[in-house]
Amino acid sequence: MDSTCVDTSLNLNLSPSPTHMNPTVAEVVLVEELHRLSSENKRLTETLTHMCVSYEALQKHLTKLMNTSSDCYNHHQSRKRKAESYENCNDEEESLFIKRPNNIVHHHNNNNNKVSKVLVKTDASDSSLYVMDGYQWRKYGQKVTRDNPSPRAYFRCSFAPSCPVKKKVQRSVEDPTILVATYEGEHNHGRSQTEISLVSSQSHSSETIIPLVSSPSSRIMSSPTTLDLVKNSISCVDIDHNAQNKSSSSSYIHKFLVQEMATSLTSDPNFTAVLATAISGKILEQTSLEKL
DNA sequence: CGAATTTGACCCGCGC
DNA sequence: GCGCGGGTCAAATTCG
Repeated sequence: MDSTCVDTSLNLNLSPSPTHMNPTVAEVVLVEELHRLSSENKRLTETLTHMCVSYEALQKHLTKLMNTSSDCYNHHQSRKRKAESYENCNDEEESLFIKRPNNIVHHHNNNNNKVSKVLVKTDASDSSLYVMDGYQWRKYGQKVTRDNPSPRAYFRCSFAPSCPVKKKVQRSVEDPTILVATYEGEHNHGRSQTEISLVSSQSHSSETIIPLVSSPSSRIMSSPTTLDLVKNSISCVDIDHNAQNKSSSSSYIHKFLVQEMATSLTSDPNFTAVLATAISGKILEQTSLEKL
């Protein structure tokens, strides 16, 4: 991703008109508000740029990891495989991990439900089984399975029963720092904004194989809408069922960012109100000047 | 106090 | 039919 991302500055002409030397109190307040917004936008742009750079670094790290993992894959290939055991075969998980750059694997089970697997690198000290993927989940069970000492957690989408999606999360036998999330079915609703906010709050986790994030305390957190869009775009790309290839993902993210920024800004009532006031103020100013 | 999580009990399919 | 193991239920517990 090119680190120059998006210029979010409003670039409004904030200097007072020379022909309008005695601004009213309301106008002064407006100008101050615009100044404040402008500086906030500048700050957000910097944050966004920083995140873009971090994301780029992560992408490089991922490529490097995948290259080193291919050796591991060759090693495991010689080992005896369990025939037709999709769910419990960690060798297969690893091979799938190599085949898919985004670590997302799709197939269909007997009920024709879409099943996808996502591998998430976590912190070694993080023992939780929570994967922040932009959706809200409710845990309904946990089991220790025969072939893996770490427990498997069962989650249902919070929108159940209207949304039938389930997921299972378990640590990999080979590498306990990797969480294997198995998704069954497809969501019939959009991503939760609050969850996306939470994802953005976890951006310090630089060790993630993919920019999905696990968290020990996956409670929903509110976060300023202004920053939501950054991580939203990243997580969307990684979960995207169209499985974008690596070369096109950069421009895809870029486009998505612009789109999300526009959506985020326009959905913020404060922003639209201030913008409307600013525009109407400018129009009024223009008409008053014309009258003079 | 309501919502979410935990965890032991239960169900069910599969292999023997 | 029986036992095993994965998946689900639901009462108890925890948390905000």
